[in-house]
Amino acid sequence: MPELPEVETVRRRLADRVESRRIDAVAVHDSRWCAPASTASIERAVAGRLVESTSRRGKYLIWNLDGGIHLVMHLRMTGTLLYDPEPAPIHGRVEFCLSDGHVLWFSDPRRFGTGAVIESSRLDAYFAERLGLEPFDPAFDQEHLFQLTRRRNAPLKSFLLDQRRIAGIGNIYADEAMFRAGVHPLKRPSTLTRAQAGLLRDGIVAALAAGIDAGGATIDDFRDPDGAWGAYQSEFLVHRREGLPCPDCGTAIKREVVGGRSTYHCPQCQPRPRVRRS
DNA sequence: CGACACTCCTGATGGC
DNA sequence: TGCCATCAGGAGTGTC
Repeated sequence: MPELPEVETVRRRLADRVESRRIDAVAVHDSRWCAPASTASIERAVAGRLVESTSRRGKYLIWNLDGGIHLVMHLRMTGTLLYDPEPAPIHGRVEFCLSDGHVLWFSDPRRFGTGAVIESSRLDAYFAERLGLEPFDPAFDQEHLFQLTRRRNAPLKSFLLDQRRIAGIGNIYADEAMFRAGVHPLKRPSTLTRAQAGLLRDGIVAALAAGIDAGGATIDDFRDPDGAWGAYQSEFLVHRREGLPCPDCGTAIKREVVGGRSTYHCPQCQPRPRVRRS
């Protein structure tokens, strides 16, 4: 499942291959991809544009096109961007023909992935209503996270997955960050001390940075634009490691469902909160 | 506003 | 071997 490190990996591996190219043609083969906008309106808006640069915000991948418009894509669960795939992908949803003759496919078996054309004047507002601070923003510090957690009483795991508070964390990196910080997924955010908020901030940044360094994590679907797997799944400390020894203390990692999401933690290193007020 | 249930979707998985 | 029910989960929407 692409999270911030996976989306950043896609962006980096694609940047040199799409920047300064023109999108000669685009064909949206699945109307869900851009709904409620029509496929025709997307094709009309994007075709003929130059990709001036690429960027990322949270888990959104952005192509900044000439004429002041932005193609904002989200891979969701199973989306991939594939460069010159052979043969054409079974689940190809969108096809981009670049001016240098190469072809890029947005492939997505589960069809959760999306794309939208946003004008420059609306871009900041588009993200502002969906996303909190970038974890690598210098402003994302101990105090910022501490303040975010005040009066938040849903499980910490759910808090970390809320993109409007912090952008880019998904199921994998939430578990990894909480382990690094030594805090339990069921802990109420409002009960974090300033020191714990600092540890959690550091854990988030370290886990995401390690994920980017490894080229992302492949659990079942994630591929980079060349179809290659990420490597970070082999470096998970707790995620998807039920029953395996904690890397710090050897205690068996536990899995439980929190907020409807599979959640992994070390029962020794991440002490369970005393009581959960209802 | 916060918290949470529900929805989308389909390949993979497990039971019989 | 085959069929069917269940599961996974990011983000948007709706409800209380």
